Amino acid sequence: MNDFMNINDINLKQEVKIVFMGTPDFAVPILQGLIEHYNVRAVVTQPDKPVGRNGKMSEPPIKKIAQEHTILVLQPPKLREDWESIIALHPTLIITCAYGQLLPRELLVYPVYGCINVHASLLPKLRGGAPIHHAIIDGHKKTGITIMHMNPKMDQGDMIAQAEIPIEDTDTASSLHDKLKILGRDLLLEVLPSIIDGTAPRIKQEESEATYAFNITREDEKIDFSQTKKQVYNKVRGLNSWPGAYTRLEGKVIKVWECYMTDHSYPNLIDGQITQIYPDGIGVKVSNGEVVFTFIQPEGKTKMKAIDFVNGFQNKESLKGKIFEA
RNA sequence: CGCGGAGUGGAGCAGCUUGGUAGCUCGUCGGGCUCAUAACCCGAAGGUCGUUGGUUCAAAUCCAUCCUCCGCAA
Repeated sequence: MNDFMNINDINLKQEVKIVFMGTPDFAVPILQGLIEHYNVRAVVTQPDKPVGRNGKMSEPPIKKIAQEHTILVLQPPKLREDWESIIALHPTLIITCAYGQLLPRELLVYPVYGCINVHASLLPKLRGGAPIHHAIIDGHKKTGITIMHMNPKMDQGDMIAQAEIPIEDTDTASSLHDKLKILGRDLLLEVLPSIIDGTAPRIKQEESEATYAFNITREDEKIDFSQTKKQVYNKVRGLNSWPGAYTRLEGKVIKVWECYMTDHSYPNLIDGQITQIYPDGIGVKVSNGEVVFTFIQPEGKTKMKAIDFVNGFQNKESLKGKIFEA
């Protein structure tokens, strides 16, 4: 802290006026890391939204962090119309992470050090809003973080750096999310000096290899039992712990939070049909075998072990042969 | 006032319509059987039925109120 190099370094960082734009929990470590090492002039996040059954207003996690550090918070409903208030802060660097709105061209061209995005995939794979979920659902073996320059198109700007991590068979969207948000913070802090001093590379994305990971829809959450057991398993863990994969039993929504695959096969049963009740769950026939639901959530109920759900029935055997179908 | 479901021993449920001694499947504990077991048999503990008030001879059950949890929709 006392030698000249470090002091110069700190001064350089102080000159960089960062505006951070992000919204959900995923962006929190990144904002915290920036606050710790740089001069964050303001935070831009999505407006508070009514959430839940009572319409309580909820603040984005990022807003809470910013307020704890008494950093100015802006919440423009439409950035395309309100971008001038951000220009007025004269940022020299804009960093975004899961902000939720595309940046208008006026903002993209303003900061001298550019507009940098932290994206949770290995671009050009999985461009879009739900890269973590889709990485698991699509059965990828690895994923990672890409630090990139932004352009007017979603996740298509030139790349600066990437870091990858393996996706374990036991990973869920939640566990992967937690790993990636730390990785994202670390990689950003690592490359930021090179961005500021102009030595960072600009790597074009290979357009022909691009894939997309759009936001999860209700349809995406539905379990398709005509898929393979691996696909069903991936969907269940890829949507855990939010928003959850679901199916229906006799018209009632059942969310499936955890399941595992077996080596049994039931060529005579229908896809989605209950094969048998195991000591730890409910066996269900899928195209190429069987999965066992172990942790579920019936409509209107809290999450419970599948076996507890089974114990609620007067006649457990009557469950056998029933069919899950969305 | 967005729609809806639910609060009953440690867990998941039934009972509520047609008020009248708290039940089922599990778990736990003890014992038995077995080479053995997530199996089977016998037995036990454990609940002021979410809160408060009301109706009644009598309320888990009917009425009102409040609290809490959750699904859908946004």
